[in-house]
Amino acid sequence: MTETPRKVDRRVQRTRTLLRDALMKLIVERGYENITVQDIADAADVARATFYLHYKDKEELLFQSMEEVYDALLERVGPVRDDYLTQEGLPVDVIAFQHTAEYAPFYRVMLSERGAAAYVVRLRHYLAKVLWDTVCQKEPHLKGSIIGQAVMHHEAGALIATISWWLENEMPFPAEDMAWLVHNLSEGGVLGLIEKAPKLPSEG
Amino acid sequence: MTETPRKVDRRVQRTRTLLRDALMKLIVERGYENITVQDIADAADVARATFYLHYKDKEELLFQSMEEVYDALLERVGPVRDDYLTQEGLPVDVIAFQHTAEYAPFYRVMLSERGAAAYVVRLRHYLAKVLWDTVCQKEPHLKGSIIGQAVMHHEAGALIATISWWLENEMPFPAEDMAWLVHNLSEGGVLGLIEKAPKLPSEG
DNA sequence: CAAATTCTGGACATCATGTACAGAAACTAC
DNA sequence: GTAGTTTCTGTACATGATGTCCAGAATTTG
Repeated sequence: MTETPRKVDRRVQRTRTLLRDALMKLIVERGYENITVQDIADAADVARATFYLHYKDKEELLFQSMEEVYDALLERVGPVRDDYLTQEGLPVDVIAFQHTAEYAPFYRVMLSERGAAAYVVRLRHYLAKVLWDTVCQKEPHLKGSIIGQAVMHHEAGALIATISWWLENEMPFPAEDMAWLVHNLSEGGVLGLIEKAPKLPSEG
Repeated sequence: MTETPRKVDRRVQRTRTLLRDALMKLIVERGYENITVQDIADAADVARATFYLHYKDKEELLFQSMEEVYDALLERVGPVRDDYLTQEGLPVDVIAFQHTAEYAPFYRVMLSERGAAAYVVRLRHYLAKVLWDTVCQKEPHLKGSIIGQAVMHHEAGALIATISWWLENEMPFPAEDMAWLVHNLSEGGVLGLIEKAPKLPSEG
């Protein structure tokens, strides 16, 4: 994706990292909306003008950081096998909950009332796409299915909501149990549904 | 709840309605975040100072309006029967999608990147509670189940996400079909799950 | 070292917020 | 209708955030 020409000035790299870390820290401390660009610059120990040299606003900083984190995560997990397990034999749901636990303070805010609407929407779209790609890899004949897309968003929203509930309730169960729960609630999924009824009622 | 002493000055009622309508209109026009209190006052043809006489900020106005709308909806639908249908014999999912369709322009914004995080979170909690109350009414023995709560949030999140997808894709199917889809994806739900496995793996 | 790039810190115009207040307007009760 | 109360208005003000600009200092690259 970001084919950086390998020529990134060290100052630039440093500044961006400082700003990203500062944003993450501040989100946890005071919620996304209550952060100003000045706050971020201060926390990063950087001039406010420098911030605008790199990002249009804090939202752009958030989204770029978001992309970095998820690209790295996807990279680390590697391709998903045909049995829907990772290379290490872990269900993808478990990965999701483990990742959440790792950054719990961050997600606890971002998925709460103090988070950002755009973030959650993008997360859902991102998840839905990853899920869909995974399913279509194994069942290529589903590629064009519009209902399949709807089902993926259904699953993605369900997962995010369950994660939110988990965080809101001090994570009363381990990640593996939560993954098990979500997995069992989604049993069937697109495949089960399409097998059961390949068309919606109004489609005959 | 709001035991208004029936002594609401007509001016107050009028102002509040004007402000509420103005907010709704502006949300559709330019997204929630881009609205200022001045905008709302202007659109409502009311002095800005008057706004602050009634609400702390636009968020308070939004939430009060939200409560009004959903209380009215719940009132109109009436109690849910033991077969999970409304008094008119409609599945609750259908009500949800019909209501969405009625206020489509509003939800299209509020459930998008231009919406409000707090709104969606509250909506999920509201839905989860309504669902849980409905289930517990029929199956009182589930009352204390912590997993039951998780499942309700799972379902609520799934419903909201499916609605979001529906709106984002120009509502390609009628409300009834969408309700059918969601219903079939949730088959089993808490009941099915608890029957299948009353305890999480780690609980023995 | 020299040239190029980035960072700094201060300034500036603009705009939104929240509060205050005095007078005008509208409402309620009688 | 009038009196008394409450609400609305218009304006003003202090505060703080935004986005842009610039000249000089600092750092990096070759």
